[in-house]
Amino acid sequence: MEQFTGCTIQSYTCRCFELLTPQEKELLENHAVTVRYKKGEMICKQGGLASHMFFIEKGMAKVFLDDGVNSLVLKVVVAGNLLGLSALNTNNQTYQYSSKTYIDSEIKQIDIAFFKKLISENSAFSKEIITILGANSVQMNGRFFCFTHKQSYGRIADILLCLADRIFKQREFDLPLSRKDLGELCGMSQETVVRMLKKFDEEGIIKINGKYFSIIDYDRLKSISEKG
Amino acid sequence: MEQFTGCTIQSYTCRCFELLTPQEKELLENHAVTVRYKKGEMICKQGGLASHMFFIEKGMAKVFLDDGVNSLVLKVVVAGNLLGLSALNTNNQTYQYSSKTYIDSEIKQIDIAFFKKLISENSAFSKEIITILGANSVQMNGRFFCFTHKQSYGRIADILLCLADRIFKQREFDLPLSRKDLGELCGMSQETVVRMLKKFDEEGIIKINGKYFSIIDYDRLKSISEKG
DNA sequence: TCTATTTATTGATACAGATCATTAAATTGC
DNA sequence: GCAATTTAATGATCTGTATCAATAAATAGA
Repeated sequence: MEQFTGCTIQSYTCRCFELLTPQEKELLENHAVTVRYKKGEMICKQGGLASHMFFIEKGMAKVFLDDGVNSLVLKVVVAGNLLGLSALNTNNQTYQYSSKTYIDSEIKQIDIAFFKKLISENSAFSKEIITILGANSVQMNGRFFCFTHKQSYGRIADILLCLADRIFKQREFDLPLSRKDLGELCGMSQETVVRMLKKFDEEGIIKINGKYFSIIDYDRLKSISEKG
Repeated sequence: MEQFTGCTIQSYTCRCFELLTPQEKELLENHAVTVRYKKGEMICKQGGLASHMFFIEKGMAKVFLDDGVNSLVLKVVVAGNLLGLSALNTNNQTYQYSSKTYIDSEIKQIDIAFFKKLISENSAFSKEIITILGANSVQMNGRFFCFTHKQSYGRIADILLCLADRIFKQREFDLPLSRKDLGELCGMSQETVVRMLKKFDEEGIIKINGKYFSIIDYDRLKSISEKG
């Protein structure tokens, strides 16, 4: 039976701009600017007017919802991905979520009207956008499933695997997130994060030194992730 | 500050077929059949080959994930809505979720290759699909937020309001779902559903008689939904 | 370099809601 | 119309994880 993971990292590297004609590519440059963001800066704000699509060129950001009391990280977006697609909804001129950089990043801001024009005029491009939206919703659904049916150690295992496999692409990494960030990412309190990590460390599944993580027993972690 | 609801009912009535040319509409009829489903029948199965898009003409269905142990209802789809859009992902030829009817339904099955052709050839149509996908993801995100940050009574209140406002369009209705179905819909055990409903009944917020529900104090329910 | 502030860790406590067990009520099938 | 089965209701118990509280460690600022 199918397994779901709470992995939040956009697995799909967007190749939509390759599908543009040379003219369109040129026009794109006239309707876009690349902006440098410092760690922790807001990229877009839930409820704010949606003026741009974003394309992450370098860096890493979180996309999250916030009702003033609680926060839910929907996904993590890394280089090579678009951000803000759900604002393409023609009925809705505002961003439906907020986004903040986790680390210093370079992000291309693309005028949303121009982006919509590309969609209208280039069917390969719009098809690609549909594919991305579909893949994204599948991923979000998996994450939703994990959050509602896995316990905290399963979700932490998910995230650790996800970080190792998809972001750092190695089993040791220096994580630029606080325990609080990790908690939000896994949908639990920071205290629970600390306790779970400690337990994994004590059992020899991982080795932690501050923000330096080493995955020792990958298979065990995988099994914890799967069994929830 | 923005509020999120766990409402799962597709609020967006799909008008994508209105955007087709007369020829396309005719072709559509050659690539689609309308099928009658009985209550509880499977419309599509997670992991199965995605051969069709579905359009609900009459009835009501749930879209859900299942890993063999647990089940998560992602959304409820009613007449006027498309089902299966995330299978448009070109990399993925399989359904990423299952769907079952809640009541007897009539559903149009549209050949997926033809559907993709429409997307390629009619930009107004593909734009509409993008809008629907975006709106859907916004709705799913709201539901995700509620499931992770609201307590059970808040989620039950959400669903009751959602049923009254969006499905039955009145404050008294005969609900064709079991307590177990309701539990899956709200992400809690059936026992908890029963207890919460009883409490709402005792407090005079709603009146229950078997499967017949009356919302007495709408505002109170709204406030419970908002405060979580 | 030293202080101030933020972040991480650990412990104690509380509670929402799952699970298990049982009985009651409602459907279904013959 | 009656037995068989499913669904609903209620109670008792148990547990995962949040929350609160208090240090400890690390980082940043002057």
